[in-house]
Amino acid sequence: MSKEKFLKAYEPGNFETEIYAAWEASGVFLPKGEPVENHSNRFSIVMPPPNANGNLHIGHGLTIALEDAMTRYHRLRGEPTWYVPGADHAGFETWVVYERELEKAGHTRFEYSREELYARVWDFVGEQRGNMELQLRALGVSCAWKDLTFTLDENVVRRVYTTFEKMWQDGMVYRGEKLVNFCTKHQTAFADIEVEHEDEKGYLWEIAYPLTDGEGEIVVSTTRPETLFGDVAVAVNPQDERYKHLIGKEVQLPLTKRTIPVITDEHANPEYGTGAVKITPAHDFDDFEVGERHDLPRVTVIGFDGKMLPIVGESYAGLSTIDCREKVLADLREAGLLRSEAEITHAVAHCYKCGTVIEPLLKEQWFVDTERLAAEAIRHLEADEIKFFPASKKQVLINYLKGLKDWNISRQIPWGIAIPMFQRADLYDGSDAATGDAEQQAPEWVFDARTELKEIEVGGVRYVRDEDTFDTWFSSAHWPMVCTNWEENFPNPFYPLNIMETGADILFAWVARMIMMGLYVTGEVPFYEVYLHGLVLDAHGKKMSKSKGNVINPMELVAKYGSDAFRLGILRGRSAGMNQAFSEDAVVAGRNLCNKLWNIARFVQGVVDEEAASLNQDDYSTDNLGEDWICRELDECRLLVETGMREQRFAEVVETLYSTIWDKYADWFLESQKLYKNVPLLQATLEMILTMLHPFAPFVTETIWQNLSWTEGMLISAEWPSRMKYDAISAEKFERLVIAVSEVRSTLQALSEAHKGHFGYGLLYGEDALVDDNSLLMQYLCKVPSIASCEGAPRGLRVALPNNELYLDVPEKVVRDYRSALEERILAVGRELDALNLRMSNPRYVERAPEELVEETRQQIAEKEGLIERLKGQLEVI
RNA sequence: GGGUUGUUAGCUCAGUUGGCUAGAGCGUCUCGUUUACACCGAGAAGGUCGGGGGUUCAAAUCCCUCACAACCCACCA
Repeated sequence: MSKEKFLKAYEPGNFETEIYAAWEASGVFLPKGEPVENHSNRFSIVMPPPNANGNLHIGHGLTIALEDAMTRYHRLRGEPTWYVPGADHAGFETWVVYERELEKAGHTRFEYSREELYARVWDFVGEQRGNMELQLRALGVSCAWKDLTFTLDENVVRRVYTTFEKMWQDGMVYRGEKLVNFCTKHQTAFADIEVEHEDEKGYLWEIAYPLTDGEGEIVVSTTRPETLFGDVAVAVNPQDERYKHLIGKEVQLPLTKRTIPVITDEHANPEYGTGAVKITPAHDFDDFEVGERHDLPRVTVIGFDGKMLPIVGESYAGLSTIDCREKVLADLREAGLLRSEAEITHAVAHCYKCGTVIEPLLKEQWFVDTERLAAEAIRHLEADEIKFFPASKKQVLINYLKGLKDWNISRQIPWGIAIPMFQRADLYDGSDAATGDAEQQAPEWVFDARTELKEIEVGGVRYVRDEDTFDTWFSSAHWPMVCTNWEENFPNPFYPLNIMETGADILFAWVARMIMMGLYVTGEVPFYEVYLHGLVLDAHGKKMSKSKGNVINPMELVAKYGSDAFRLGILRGRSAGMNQAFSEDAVVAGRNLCNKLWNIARFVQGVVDEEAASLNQDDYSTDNLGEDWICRELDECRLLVETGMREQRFAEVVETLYSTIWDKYADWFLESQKLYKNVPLLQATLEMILTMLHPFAPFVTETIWQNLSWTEGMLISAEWPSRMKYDAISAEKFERLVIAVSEVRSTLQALSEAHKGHFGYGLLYGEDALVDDNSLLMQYLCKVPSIASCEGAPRGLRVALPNNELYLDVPEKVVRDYRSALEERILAVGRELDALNLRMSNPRYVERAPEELVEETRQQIAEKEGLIERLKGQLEVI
C-alpha cells in the first residue's frame, strides 16, 4: 500500500476486507512459538459456538469484541495464542427452524425415518453454513480457522461417547421413568433449565370427593381438574385437625368408578385452599414425589400428543386438556360436586421456543446422576481454582450446584448426537420375544458406539438403538476439551483454557456443565477464569426480541460505521455481568476516534516526509517539555491498559486509550509538535498508540501501519510497547503550562463574550521563568498575536492563575466590562477557599487524616488565598 | 416465594481498595475555516450521585432501611 491511500477521511470499507485477508493468509492467527507449560505465558480461549445456520446477533458482536481484544492483546505480548472458533449444530434451535420449513412445505416429521430427517437437516444446515463465518471475519476475529470445531464433528461425537461410556460404567447414567417437562408441540422432553415459568391468571377450583361410607365428603383444591382421572389419593397435612377423622378412609373419585384413599403428607398445606390436595403422580412434580413416598401407583391419563388417553373413558378420551377441563367442570357442576371457583395467579411452565404449556409426563429417559459431578465442582470452586468476572457469580453457581437435580439428557429430536444405547429387541418391541435363557439373561441395555446402525447383535442377542439424541448441553459440556484436542495432545499445553468468555445467561446451562464435565474427564478445571458478559439491551434498556422489533443487527452497524467503530462502541461503558443498553452514539464515538487516529497518522507521516533528513534514527530523545510530558502520559496509559487487561476491565481500557489519544496526544502533543517536529519521537509514539489500540480497533490501526512509510511487517504481530523514558520534572512543567494555556483561552473567550469583540490581545508575563522559557509555545498554543515580558510594568487583565504571572494586554474599558465576570470568579474561588478552611478548622481532620493530605490542603489554601488577593487587587484597579 | 444486580448530567453510562473542584460519549449553547482531522478546533452550561438514617476527620463509594427497576432461580395444589 502507498501513501496515496491516506485520504482525508478514514473509510473503513476500503480497507477491512483486504486487511483481514492479509492477516489470514499470513498464518498469524495460529499459535506462534512453543507453548509453555506455565499457563501464564500462553493464552488459550475457545469461542462459544454460534449457530451454524444462523446469523450473528448483537450478543455475538459483544462476544467477539471481548474475546478478540483479549486474544490480540496476548498475541502482542508475544505469548503463544490460540483462539479456537466453533459452529454449533444447535440441536433444538435448528430443529425448530427446520420443522417449520417442513410444515410450510406441507409435511410432518412423522413421514420420515430418523436417518432421513438427520440427513435432511444436515443438508439444510450445509446450505446456510458459511454466512456466520463470513460475519465473524467482518468483525475482525483473529481465530485459528483451520481448527474450527463443529459440534457434530467426528472427534466431538467420539469424545462424548467416551465420556458417556465411562459414566455408564461408573453407574452415573441410569434409565428411569420419571416425570419430564414435555412439549406436546415439539414432541420432546426438556431439562428443567430449558423451561420458562411465567405468572399467569388461572383458577383454583374446589371439588367434593364423597366418602365411600356415605359419611360426608372431602373437598380438594386444584388448578387442573382434568387430571382427576389420574388421581390415586387425597392428601391432607398430618397436623391438620380438620381432617384427622378422615385419614385412612376411602373416597369416591368423581366421574369415575374408582375409589382412592385419604392419606397424610407434609406436601398438603393447611393454609392453602381447603388444605386437601388430590394426588396425581403421573402429571405433577410434587405429586410424583408424594407418590414415591407412599408407594402409590402412577396413572397416566394424558398422551404425548396432549390429548386425553382412552383410560379416561369414552366421553373424555381424545379431548385436549383444555377441552377436557371444560367438560369435567361442566359435569362436576351438574353432579353438584363443584364447590367453588376462584381466580388466582400462578406460575405456569412453557416451552421456551414455542410457548406451549409444558405438560409433565411420565417417560423413560436417560438421566445423569449429578451428585458426584456437582460435589466435585463445588469442591474446586470453593478452593478458588476458577476466578469469576464478576466475582459474585461464583457463589451463585455454587448455590445452583448445591440444589442440582438429576439431569435428563434424552431428547426426542433427530438433529443431534445419537445416544449410544441399545435395548434388547424383545423388550423394545415385544415382537421377537426372547425364547432361550441366554436371551433372557442378557442385559436389557448395552452401550455401543455404532449408532449409525439401527440394530446390532451382541453375543447372539439382537439389540435395537434408542431413538433419542443427547441434550446439546451434554456435548457442549466438553467444549474446552474438544476444541483443544485434549485427548490427542495429552498433556495438552493449552488446556485448561486461560479464560472462558460467555453470556451470563448460560452460567448454569453451560459453564456449570463444562466445569463438572471437565473435572470428571480430565481431573482439572477446564479454565482458570470465567468472564460473563450481560445482555445487550436496546437503546432504552429493554431486552431485544424479534417480536418487539427492536433487534439491532451488528452487520448493519459494521457496514455503516466500520468494524472497529462497532467494537469500540459495544465495549464502551460495559462491565462484566451487567445487562446494559446499546448506544449507537458510542459507536459514532468509536468511528470518530478511528478517523482522528487516521488524521493523526496523516499528520505524522506529513512531518516525516518533510523532515526526511532526520529519518532512520533508531531511537528517540526528548528535547522539550511537551515531549517529556507525552512520554510520561503514554507510559501511564500503557500501565493502565496492562492492569485493565489483567483485571478484564475493558471499558476502562478503551476510555483510557480514547482520552490519551485524543485529549493528550492530539490536542497537546501534536499541537506543540507543529513548532518542534521531533521526528523519531513522533514515529515511536505513533507506533505505541497504534499498538495499544490494536486489540480494540484492529483494522484502522493495521491499515495505518501498512500505509506508514517506515513501518515493517504487520501490526497484529508487532511487539507490545516497553517503558518510555522521559524527564519527570520537564513533564510536570508542561502540565503547568497546559493549565496556564487553558486559563488564558478561557479568559479570552469570556472577554470576547463580555465585550463582543474578537480577542486579538497580546500576552504579557511578569516574573515567570516557565513562560519566559517557553514563550513561543505559549503564544502558539494560546493563539495570541504576541507575547512579551511586561518589564516590571504589568498592565491589562491578570489571568487568574495561582502559579503564573500572566496579563492580557487589553484596554481598561474592556477590563471594566469584564468586571462582573471577575467578581463572579472571586466568589467562586472564595467558596473553594471556604471549603478548604472548613476542613482545616476541624482538629480531628488534622489529627487523623494522612499527613500528605493535610499538607496538600495547606498548600491549596495558600494558593487560593494568593489568587483571591490578586483578583481583588485587579478589581480595585478597575 | 428466594436470590442477584442496578438507581450518578437531557440520553447512554464510567467512577479499583472511602480522600483534591464527581468524569466520558452523544446532545445543547458561544466562538472559530490556525494547510492532520467539520467524523474538526477553542470555550461554556448542565448533577443536593433514588429517599431516609448510621459509621468516619472524610461517603457516589461502607452499614441499615424504604421505594422503584431489571434479570435469574423456584413444584406450592
